[in-house]
Order: sequence, then structure tokens, then C-alpha cells
Amino acid sequence: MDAKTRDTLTGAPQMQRRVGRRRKDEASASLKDRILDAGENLFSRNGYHGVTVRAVAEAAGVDPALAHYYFRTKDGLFAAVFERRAAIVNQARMTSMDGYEAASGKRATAEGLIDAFLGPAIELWARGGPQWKAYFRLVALVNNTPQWGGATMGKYFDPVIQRLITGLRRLMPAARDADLYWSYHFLSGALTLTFAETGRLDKLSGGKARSGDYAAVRKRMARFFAAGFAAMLATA
Amino acid sequence: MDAKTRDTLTGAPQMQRRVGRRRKDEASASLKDRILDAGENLFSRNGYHGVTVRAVAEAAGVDPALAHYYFRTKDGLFAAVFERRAAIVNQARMTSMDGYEAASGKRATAEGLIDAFLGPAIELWARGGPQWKAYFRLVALVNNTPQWGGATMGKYFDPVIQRLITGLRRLMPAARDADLYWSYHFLSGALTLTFAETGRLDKLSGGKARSGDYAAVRKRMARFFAAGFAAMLATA
DNA sequence: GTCTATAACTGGATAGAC
DNA sequence: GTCTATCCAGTTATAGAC
Repeated sequence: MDAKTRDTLTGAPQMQRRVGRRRKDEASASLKDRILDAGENLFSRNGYHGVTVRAVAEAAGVDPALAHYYFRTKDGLFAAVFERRAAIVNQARMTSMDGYEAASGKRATAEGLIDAFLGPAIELWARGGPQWKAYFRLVALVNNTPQWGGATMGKYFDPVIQRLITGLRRLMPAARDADLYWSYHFLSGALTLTFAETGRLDKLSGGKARSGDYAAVRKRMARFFAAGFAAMLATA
Repeated sequence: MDAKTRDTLTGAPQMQRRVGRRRKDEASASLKDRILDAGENLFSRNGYHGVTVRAVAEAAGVDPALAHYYFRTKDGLFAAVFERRAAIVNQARMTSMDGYEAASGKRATAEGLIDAFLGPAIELWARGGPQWKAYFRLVALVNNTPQWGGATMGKYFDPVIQRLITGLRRLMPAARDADLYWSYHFLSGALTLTFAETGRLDKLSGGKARSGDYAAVRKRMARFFAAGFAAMLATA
């Protein structure tokens, strides 16, 4: 995680690399970052094939050729978008789980560890601003993409997931590995559907459950899935 | 559900409407159905924008103009594909839930009702052949599509879901509606990620959990999510 | 680094023959 | 109902000017 991505995370204005000619005085982000932001937004809404390089460039307020200059191909742009924030989430999740285990010691629970795993992502999703919302929408999209989706997710997120599984195995020594992985699979699907923001939960519930409700998600998920993990143990 | 779709379900060969000229003696399905099959396959793998009408026509072995003749537009084709099997799944789920409640009477449980709800879909997915696999992959894709995905899912599947929620409310009178809807939301995400066949679960678990394993899904899901629903009740 | 211009191609859709 | 031929808008990508 370099200084540039950290700035993007915190939303702090970023220094220009050179002194001269800022093109428009509006945004202080570099043009490269503006292209990444625009790509994040559009790809996360319409998918890879539903977005043209032209559309990304237009949304970023730059010329299409510039996108090719920075990222060579449309593939390269997409990969850059997906990669940009992955390390930040992973780092935050690791720190959170390590912190939980250190703080709780012998009193650690599966629910606590799951909450420590979920916390950073849900926090960034809910409070990181619209670009983080877009990023997690993109993760949701990739997570549900047949064929290459699984490989792409694995490439960036497997270590943290294995860290979670290892922690849970320690807390639930009787659990079979297959059950742990299946349970994580369920958790993953539920979490990314939340990130996808399809509007279905709100409509279906007549507004009684609102998918953007940070507190509601945070409060319910860890408990819900800890109970699910535990129920697996009871199965013959 | 008309005779044509039922034939598609059972896989029974379908009568030609007229006597004369069968183009190729290979498949007995009508060209229209062949186009739908090909669309189902391709859309479910690559999404709406990742598929061209030409590609669908080629996969179906027909001329591109024929797809336009039957479905007017690419949108029309996609909608026809999505709609085709929805009624069959809904019907099967309704029958299954009704049957469970009638058979179990006072001894009905949330886990039993959830299993009755899940059963038909998982059954068709696992044993209905490759076209049903493709169809559920498509449902997974739509379920996770921002903006219009939620509306499309709701249009076809809301009645059955409300039927499930109503049944669960009867079995768990103390449950708050928000909790029931959130719990269903989690279930929905987990189920459709399973249908998506991204290959991630298999890879992540090193083969210890296999996403295509019908028995594993069926056995675990109802128990897992019934425990989750129950845990919501215990929350303050 | 950034933009203009354009090459080379693919897409959805239709008119009209059979 | 099915296929041939085609229109034309929109696509990725690059060469080269500034």
C-alpha cells in the first residue's frame, strides 16, 4: 500500500507530482486516478462488457486515448481498478483479526472473530464514501462471475480468508474443514449480495429492511453466521 | 406453464408443429427453443453485454436474423430466456412448501420449511441437466446485478418469497419482520453464489468442498440458515 | 502527458428474397 | 419461417501532432 492509494482511501487531497499546468481547477486528483475512479463507478454498475473505454474517459473528463496511455488496454484498466483497493481491505482485515485475538485471548469466540473479519469491509463500505461503495459493488460482481470470477477473487483475497478459516478452526476444533469452507462460502455470498445494492431487499421488505443500513448489517451478520457455523458442528 | 416449457423441463422430445422440412435431423427442439437454449448458456456465462446476438445464433446453429424475427431485440431475447423457466421453479416451490406444511402439521419447523423452499431449486439445478444449470447461473447473475437486477428478480420471484416469509412468521411469531427479511437476504446471496459456479469454493478449500456437490449443499443449507434465523430472534 | 484523427473492426437491426 | 445482404452507429486501439 503506497502513499497514493492511502490518500485515495482517506480521501485526502493529493499533491501534484509537478508544479505546472493543472488542467482544470476542480479536482486535485491526478488524471490517472480520475480514470480509475470513473472506471470503478461504471464497471461496478454495468460490468466489464457493459462499459466502454470512451464512457470511462468521458466520465473522468479526459480523452479516451489517455486511458490507453496509462493502462494499455481495457483489460488493463479493469485490472488496475480491481487491484487498487484490495491491499487496503486485506491489511485492515488482518489487523482487525489480529487485534481481536490479542485483546480477547482465551475468551475469543467465533462470533467475535467473524465480526472482526467483517468489520473493516463493512466500515469502508458504509463510511468510505461513494468510491468505496463502488469498489465493493465491483467485488460483488466479480465474486459472482462464472469462470474467471473465482480465480480473480482468489488471487487477491485468499490469504485473508485462509487466515479467517485458521482462526475459526482454532476456536472450533471439532469442525470439519468442508463445513468451515461451506460456511464461509455462504457468508461470502450474503456479504457480496449486500454490497451489490440491487434494491431487492428494500423492495421485497416494503422498506422494513434497508440494504444500505450499516448498523443493521453490522449487527446482524456476525451473529447470524456464527450461529450457522455452530449448527454445522451439530450435523452428523 | 404450457406444454412447451414442461417438455423443456422434462427433457422430453418435442413434437414439430408442422410435418415438413426439418432442417437438420440432429435436435428435435424448435429453432426458437434452440435459440433460447443458446442464449441461456451464453448470457449466464458472460452476462447481457458480454454476449452478441450473432454469438447466440451461431451457438444455436441458426441465422442471426432469425433471433430478431422471434424476439425483436436483444433485450427481448434476454427477457424471454429469463422468463421461460421462472414459472416452473415457482410452481415447484409453492407445491413443496404447501406439501411440507400439510404433512408436518403442528410439528413443522423453520428448518423444514426452508428445506422445502430450497429443495426444488437445488434439485432442478443438480439434476435438471446443463440447461437448468445455465438457468440458475443466470438467476445468480441477475440477483447480483445493481439497479435493474433487484426489480427483475422481484417481478418473477417475489410471491414465492413472500410465501416463505409468511410461513416462517407463523413458525416464529416473535421474529421481527426486519430480521426475517435480512435473514432471507443472506440466504438468497448464499444460494445464488452457489449457483454462480465461479470455481472459488473448490479452489479455496483445496477440493475439500466442491460447489457442484448436490448432497453437500442440500444437507447444509437448511440447517445453516435455520440456525441463523433463530439467532436473529435472540438479538435484543 | 495530453489531444486529434483515424484505422480496422464488430454490434444491433432491418429490408426483402425465397 | 428462414436466409442473404447490408446499413450504420459505435468499439478498441494506435500513430503522430503538440
